Amino acid sequence: MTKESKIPRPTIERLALYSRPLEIFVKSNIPIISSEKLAELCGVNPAQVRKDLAYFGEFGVRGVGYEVRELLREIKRILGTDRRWSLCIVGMGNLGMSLVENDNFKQRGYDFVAAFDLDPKKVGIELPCGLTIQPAHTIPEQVRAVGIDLGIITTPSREAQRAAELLFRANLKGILNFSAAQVRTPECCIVENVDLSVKLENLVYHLEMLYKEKNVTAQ
Amino acid sequence: MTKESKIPRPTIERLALYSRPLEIFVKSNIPIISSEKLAELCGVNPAQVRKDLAYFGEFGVRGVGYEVRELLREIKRILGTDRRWSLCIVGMGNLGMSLVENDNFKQRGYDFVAAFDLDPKKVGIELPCGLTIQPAHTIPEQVRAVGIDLGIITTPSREAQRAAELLFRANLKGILNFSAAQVRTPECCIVENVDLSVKLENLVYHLEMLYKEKNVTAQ
DNA sequence: AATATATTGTGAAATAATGCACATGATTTG
DNA sequence: CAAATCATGTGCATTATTTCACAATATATT
Repeated sequence: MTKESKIPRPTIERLALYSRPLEIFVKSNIPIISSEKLAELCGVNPAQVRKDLAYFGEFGVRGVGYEVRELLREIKRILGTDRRWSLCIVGMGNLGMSLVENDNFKQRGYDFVAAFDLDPKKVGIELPCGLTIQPAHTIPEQVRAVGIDLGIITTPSREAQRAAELLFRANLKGILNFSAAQVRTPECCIVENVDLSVKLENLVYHLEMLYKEKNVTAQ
Repeated sequence: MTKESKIPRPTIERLALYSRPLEIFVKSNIPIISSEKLAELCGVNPAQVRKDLAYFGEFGVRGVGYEVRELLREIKRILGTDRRWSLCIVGMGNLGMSLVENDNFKQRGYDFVAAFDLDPKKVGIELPCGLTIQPAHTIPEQVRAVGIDLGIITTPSREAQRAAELLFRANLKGILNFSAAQVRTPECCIVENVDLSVKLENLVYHLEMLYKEKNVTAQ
């Protein structure tokens, strides 16, 4: 068991968050940042920033702050984003298409190297990015042939499980699942779910709360 | 202060999660579900399910379980998704386009009623869904004219703050932000961030951990 | 060179969230 | 109709996460 296995999950999410302003500061040639400033920019508590970073080492200098370039480099090393990752995507509907074409991913080190669909009608379509949609059953051979690290599922919910099975049978260990379905995988497989409707539903709940509070206050 | 203000944030997220299998069960005419079954389908602990629901009332029957239809109705009422919500979106790049065309949202009660862009070149383009891209500076008048509940930001990061300002100046209280930038808003405004790269970075971190553990084990 | 000021790293307290385990009440069985 | 079974609701112990508050250390000032 590594020491790092007891690092809070939220800490990892925030590390990625911290890297965003740091990237901007690097571009702007600002050499030093304090936990207070970084915290403010990310909307968290300064002690939180320091503690998050301290899990992995002493990156700051007391009385001074953190060296921006160095801190960004360390965070990338910690997250594993100091190298490029190859992605494939299953389900070439609107969302899938937009992700493949989105160059934010490329900028951050993620390269789409294959696109799949379960629907034979979609197979063969050439995408603006240069990839051609492949039949999903060829995932295993493609993964071996091109070398793929991560799979993204953007199929309709009812096909998500099938897509997931194709991915983990091809020995992929990381899946980003955009469908509303929970996929079942062997536990060696890491699945991160992003259900966009869930996000909206959260937003709506908190909005309703806000309105209720207001009414109560107003009376 | 309402009683509901001390409900754990994770509980709200899980409520949305629970509704997914429930919808399927309603369609399949399965009348009753146990916390154990629901928990299994959502990958959580059964006691968690019961506790989450118990914050809002006694929806189950001891020795029996939960009536599926009723439970779904209650969850929708709690979340505020028992009515339709009007959305507008700012930033009609690939991602924006795909969200507007995505009918999952419509199915779940969210209607896109306006699409905006800051770039004059994009203005006037008619979308497959029927909407025409409007200039972002018209957000306030459109919000008043068509009635809009929520705003979605899909601009590049550098324009996200401007988009957010247009939205909250138009008196919108809920924003779903897909850009990598943290937007600053008055605190009456609720912002939900969905940074897709953050999700990938999390996935990558946990994958690296997995590999490290394996190597350690293998040695 | 002493003092003031800034800012990190961290132990300990406070807060939040989870999960166990069992009393409670419904249903089924013999 | 008593006993067995099932599954909820919940008090409480446990675990996880956040925040405070301060010692440690660097820099600026007088």
